[in-house]
Amino acid sequence: MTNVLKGRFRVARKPADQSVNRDDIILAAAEVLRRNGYEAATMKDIAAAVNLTAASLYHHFRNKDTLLLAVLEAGLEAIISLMQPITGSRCSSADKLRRMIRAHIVAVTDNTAVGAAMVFEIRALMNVKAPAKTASADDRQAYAEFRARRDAFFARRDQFESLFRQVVREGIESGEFRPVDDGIYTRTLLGAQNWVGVWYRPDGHLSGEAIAGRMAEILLEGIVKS
Amino acid sequence: MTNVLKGRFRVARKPADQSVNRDDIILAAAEVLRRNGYEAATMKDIAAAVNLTAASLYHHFRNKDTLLLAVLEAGLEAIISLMQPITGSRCSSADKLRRMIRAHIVAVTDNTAVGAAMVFEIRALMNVKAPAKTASADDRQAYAEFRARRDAFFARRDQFESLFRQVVREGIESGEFRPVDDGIYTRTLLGAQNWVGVWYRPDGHLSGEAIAGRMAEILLEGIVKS
Amino acid sequence: MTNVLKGRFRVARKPADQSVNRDDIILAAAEVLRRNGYEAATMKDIAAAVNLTAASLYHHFRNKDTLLLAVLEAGLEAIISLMQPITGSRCSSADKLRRMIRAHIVAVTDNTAVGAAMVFEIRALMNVKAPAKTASADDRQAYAEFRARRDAFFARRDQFESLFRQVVREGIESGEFRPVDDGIYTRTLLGAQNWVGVWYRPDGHLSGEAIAGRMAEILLEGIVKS
Amino acid sequence: MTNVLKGRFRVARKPADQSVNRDDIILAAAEVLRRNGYEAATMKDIAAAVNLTAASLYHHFRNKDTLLLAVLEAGLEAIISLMQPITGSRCSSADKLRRMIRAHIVAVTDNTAVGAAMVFEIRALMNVKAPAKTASADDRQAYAEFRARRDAFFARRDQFESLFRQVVREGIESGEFRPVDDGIYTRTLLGAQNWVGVWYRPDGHLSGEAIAGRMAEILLEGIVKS
DNA sequence: TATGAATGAGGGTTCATTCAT
DNA sequence: TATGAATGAACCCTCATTCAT
Repeated sequence: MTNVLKGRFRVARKPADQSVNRDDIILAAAEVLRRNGYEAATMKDIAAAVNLTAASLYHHFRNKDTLLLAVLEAGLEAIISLMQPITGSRCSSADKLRRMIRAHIVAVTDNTAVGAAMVFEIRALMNVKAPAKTASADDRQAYAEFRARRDAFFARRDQFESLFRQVVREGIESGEFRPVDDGIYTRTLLGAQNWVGVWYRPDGHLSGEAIAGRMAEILLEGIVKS
Repeated sequence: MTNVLKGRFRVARKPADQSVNRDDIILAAAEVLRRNGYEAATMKDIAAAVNLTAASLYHHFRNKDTLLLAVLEAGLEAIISLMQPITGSRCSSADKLRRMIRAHIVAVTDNTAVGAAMVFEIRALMNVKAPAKTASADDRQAYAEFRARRDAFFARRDQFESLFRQVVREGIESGEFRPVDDGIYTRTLLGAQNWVGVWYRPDGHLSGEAIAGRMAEILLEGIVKS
Repeated sequence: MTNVLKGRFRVARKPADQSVNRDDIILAAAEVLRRNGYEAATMKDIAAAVNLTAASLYHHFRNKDTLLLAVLEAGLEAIISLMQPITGSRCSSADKLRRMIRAHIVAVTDNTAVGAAMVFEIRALMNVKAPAKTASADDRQAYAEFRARRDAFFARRDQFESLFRQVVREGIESGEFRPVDDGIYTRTLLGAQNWVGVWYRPDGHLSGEAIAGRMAEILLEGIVKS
Repeated sequence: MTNVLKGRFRVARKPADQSVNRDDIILAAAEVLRRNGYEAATMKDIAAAVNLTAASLYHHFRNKDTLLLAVLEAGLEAIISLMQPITGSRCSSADKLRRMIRAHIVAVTDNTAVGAAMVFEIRALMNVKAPAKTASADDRQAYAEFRARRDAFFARRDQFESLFRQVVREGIESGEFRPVDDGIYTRTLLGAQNWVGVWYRPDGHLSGEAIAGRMAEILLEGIVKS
């Protein structure tokens, strides 16, 4: 699994004269996806973003679908890896939740491209079509692999969302939180946090950290006993 | 302005033998957009959803872009029209806000297609390409109209979001609400509410009303003084 | 500037197994244009004439308009290059004019396709509209270039016609020719010469050279003092 | 046979409030054809020129091909009718020819639309395709009629050209003209005359009459014994 | 690895034509 | 006669993908 995006998946733009690798392409693709969306983004666009031709991309990724999956996988793993130290720590549920919310939001504001992809391109990933029955055995094999990876991705995404839900449940059980509907509450969190990627502008008057702090406070207020 | 979608824009599927009109197409298009996204949705798909051929769509809408705009306009106006009786009423800020949140969420769960379009297809609308300066006078005229309508749409959307923000501000000023960052709080609301359109399933175990109630409670808790 | 068509732009059909280039396409396109006219000619037709698919043409020409322009440019340059040695020579105006007329007519009969294009497709070139949507700054740039090239083409065509008119004027001034209206006379020439491309059949009983000789004689008789 | 175009086929624009008839459409169509060419001209364009919708044209003409044929027929008959009084008169071959040339040129400058159609749209007429084998018997019947009319048109056009050729031959036989190649000379005439329709501008500094006079003089000088 | 050339598969759009009103 | 709505057939063009170099 690639690890370009670890540490809040911060982007380090490559100098143009170096040879590109998988991770460069993933980052560039995320940016193109953010601007145009998966369907409107062309392989040529993505290739141009790393000074390649479209044909060259196929040395790194089997096809466009796989590249999309790679972008999403990288993004998801990066966020999950930010969560693990928090969920594994020993502190109050409120503290855990606050840190998770902040981590998520900061990750999104740090790399809006990947954040947006995680929100907007999931549908494209779901809609990837099976190859025609007349396709080569090779293609069908590749699609089987793709599906397996995609299923794994969705499972992993559910795990990610469960991380929040677990903490919420724990807090409720321990009496630290009010007994809200944990499913609804978790989705409230995720919606608010994902949405940041839609409206956040790097040149806005609030930093990602500032936004994260304020939003975490608001969201926690909705559940923490006063 | 079309008014198909008034009253929580509930969909009434047309019998196949009746002649279709603009509004039928808009509703069908919204559904296709929800499934595939604007770029992946084809005119043929949309046409098939109202038992027409792609060519026939062009009797009702000048092109695909205009159809997208029409879908979004209809959706936005429908939601706004739900808000107006609430914002105009005389009750506490908390009551107003609660009713607005609920109305929005119920609108989204009532017509997930339009709700999703409002979230996911805004980017497609922004990315619509301009015709060349030297295109036929007719084309230029049409595009000028499109742009004007698009600008109006975005202005109207900002107005919609302001409705929430206004209530939040009023509540803070009157001391009814805690003094949170009203911009952040409003976006928290909108994110959570919009997100409902992404995860809500009509066959889930919670009705739209139930979701609306629980989520409104959570979100209000984040701001109302206890 | 391409030079396929130099020397009376004679056509040499390419063997099917060689890779095609720009010039092959231009010649094939001219032939298709002669048969069908620009509007009726399809990219598929043109592509088939060089054993390609329509899509492949787009590796060589940005679009159909540009291909048309390339055909006309090549044809015009070929004829002009035939004129230059004549206009630059030192002989009587009558001799010059006779040689120019003959050269033009022989060029037309040698390659009726290009000759016909120069007569019939000018209107299509004038009517080229900007693409309805300029997808990018790139597209607008491309169209600007097209327009510049088209303008240059028309200027060059006017130059070509002026070559005849100059000789006519010189002959009149020197007293070698009768004092006719030089504009009308020049257009009489050009009309008669261009028209050859319309009625000439390679399998007719007169060769291009024979036609050229007779027509030149007739036309000169209309102006040379006896 | 329609006779709208008699007398140099001069156009009389219809006031917009009167009901249109076949002849109005023919004239309007000629104008649209001149601007765009047959393939690029749409039935809608033509209809709009007479304040109709495309569908309405089909009450007057079976299809686009037939309309084209009607335009050309009308134009041809109008010119031929101008020639007959001349060819039937008793005067010298030179006088006859001069009057014919002038009549033709003035006809062209009087109605450039029809003149241009006669030059540029003949190819379109030739290329009209037979209906598919699967077409209705009705369609096949209509096509048979079309073909018969088209053949008659071409025969008639050849007759028209023969009118000139006859006079040329008579003049040569009588010794009034020099013994030039009558085929080449006739085509020289026709080319020069037809070409007028291409370059003539109603707002130019020479009237049609003036052009006709000068060009006739030049062309006659090429054949009349001095 | 990288790419230029080639292509099959569409997609948006136009258009001639039909038909019910 | 006139027309709005509908449609099949094409057409231009794009694009993901392949392959020889």
